Amino acid sequence: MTTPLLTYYNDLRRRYGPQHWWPADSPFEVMVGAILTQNTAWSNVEKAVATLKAHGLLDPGRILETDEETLGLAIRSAGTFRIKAKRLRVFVRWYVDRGGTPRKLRALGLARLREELLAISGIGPETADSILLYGLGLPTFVVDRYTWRVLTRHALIPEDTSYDEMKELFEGNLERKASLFNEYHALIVRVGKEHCRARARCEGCALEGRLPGK
DNA sequence: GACCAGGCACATC
DNA sequence: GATGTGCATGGT
Repeated sequence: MTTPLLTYYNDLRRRYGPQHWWPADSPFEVMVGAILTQNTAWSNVEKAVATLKAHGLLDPGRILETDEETLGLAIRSAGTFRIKAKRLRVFVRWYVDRGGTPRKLRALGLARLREELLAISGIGPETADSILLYGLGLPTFVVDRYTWRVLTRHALIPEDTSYDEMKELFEGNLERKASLFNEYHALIVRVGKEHCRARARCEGCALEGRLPGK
């Protein structure tokens, strides 16, 4: 069965090709990156991750034994570094307590993991879903600023649509498959960066007329 | 020198 | 419940 959202996905996929998300060497690096990228340009996160690696700090045990000030220094380029140093340590505490490996975490199940992540201070819905989808390969859709922007610029949803409503829109109309959710969100970020940036309706955009519901 | 970036928590009304 | 504000670096 072909839904409008799937048609849109196929259009984007043909237009841009595979996005290869999440760019990282390990699931743990994805999770760290998910926290570091909050309200921050990805290029700044890359520098912070490189610094962590250079100091051997991209490791759960090492992060827990490193004080927040030192950790903050290493991730300084990612911005809001004092807050993120704290958030990193709180998250890693949980990560280790839940087994300390992606395999053991996955055994807890998507619903429970998401609930526990959201209960952690510093982890909101987008960060939680990024950790689950891109870090653990679990089928949960990641909604972000770009998702809202693309959908509203093309008048596909009202401006006051919530995170959960957008998430449900995708999950309810697509096959629940991590690989599909992975690529779709990455493509939305891609098209969101290239188009739909202006505050006005995205008229004349190459995707106009090829969107769901139009 | 503004404005934004792969958000979130907290205060205030 | 919804609206506003602090966090902070680095690129455009």
